[in-house]
Amino acid sequence: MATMKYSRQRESIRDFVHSCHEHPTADMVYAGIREEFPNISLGTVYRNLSLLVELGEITKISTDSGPDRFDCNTKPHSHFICTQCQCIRDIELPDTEYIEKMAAENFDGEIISHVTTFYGICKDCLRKNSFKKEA
Amino acid sequence: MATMKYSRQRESIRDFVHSCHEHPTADMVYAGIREEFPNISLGTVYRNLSLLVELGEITKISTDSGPDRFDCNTKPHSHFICTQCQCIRDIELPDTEYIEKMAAENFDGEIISHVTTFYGICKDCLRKNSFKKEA
DNA sequence: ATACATGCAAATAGTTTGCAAGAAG
DNA sequence: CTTCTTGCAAACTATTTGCATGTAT
Repeated sequence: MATMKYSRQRESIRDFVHSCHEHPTADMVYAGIREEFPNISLGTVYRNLSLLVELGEITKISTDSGPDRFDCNTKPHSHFICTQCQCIRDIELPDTEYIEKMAAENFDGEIISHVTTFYGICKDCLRKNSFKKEA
Repeated sequence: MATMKYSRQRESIRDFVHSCHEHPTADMVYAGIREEFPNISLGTVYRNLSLLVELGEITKISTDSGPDRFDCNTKPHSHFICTQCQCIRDIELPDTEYIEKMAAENFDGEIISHVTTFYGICKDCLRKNSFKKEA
């Protein structure tokens, strides 16, 4: 990593992600930034998003299918992914450290980190589904 | 899902995955099957792998970067992914159910499943690294 | 002035799909 | 003979990269 210069585009991308709580995709960021910088390219968005991830200012969430998502919350936490609408919500879990210790007990090798992701149906989809059944 | 016909290719793909304990990628399966069916196409491999996943005979593992991997072990277990060589190892964890209960307590919505993945350096890479340092 | 950042377009990786021909029931 | 499966190639999605130009320091 060489020295970094200021860029208005990067500033705007950082602000967008930090104020967006929907765990946006690169495309969503692109669409958002285009309102301010109509000529910005998707390549620039991708380049800056990975840069911000490297700097630890945002976080990348890989999903099973579909594009990566980005998270302004850099504190340790888990994610819930709705299998119906693909929305992602944060979940706070108390004391998740000991899971690594438990795993380490039956494992040869050095465990450095772990990620837990939950799947299910979000509140909004549950509500929509119950409307459908009533009809 | 309509009725399914027998195919020698599918049979071979199933056998290959069930006897391969390295969590192969679609490409690795393709390469393996080609020894028996030199004309098989990658499309057929992909089609059959997803079919076998749907049938619950094998499991798909999505990774942060790089291709999906396939697992003959359909019993609930976790994975360790080596961030150096990308190898995947199974990890057995006792009682992982209560994590979902814990998560459900602070969450509006229906949690149906969860996946925990561990990251670190596998035994083999640790050994290789220590050789390098000595040199 | 120099080095980093941008926009654009082309390239890449992984996977999916349409279609005509082939095999299974 | 009808339906499912195959091989092939083209399409597609998400992301990365090369390069000439632009901007920050």
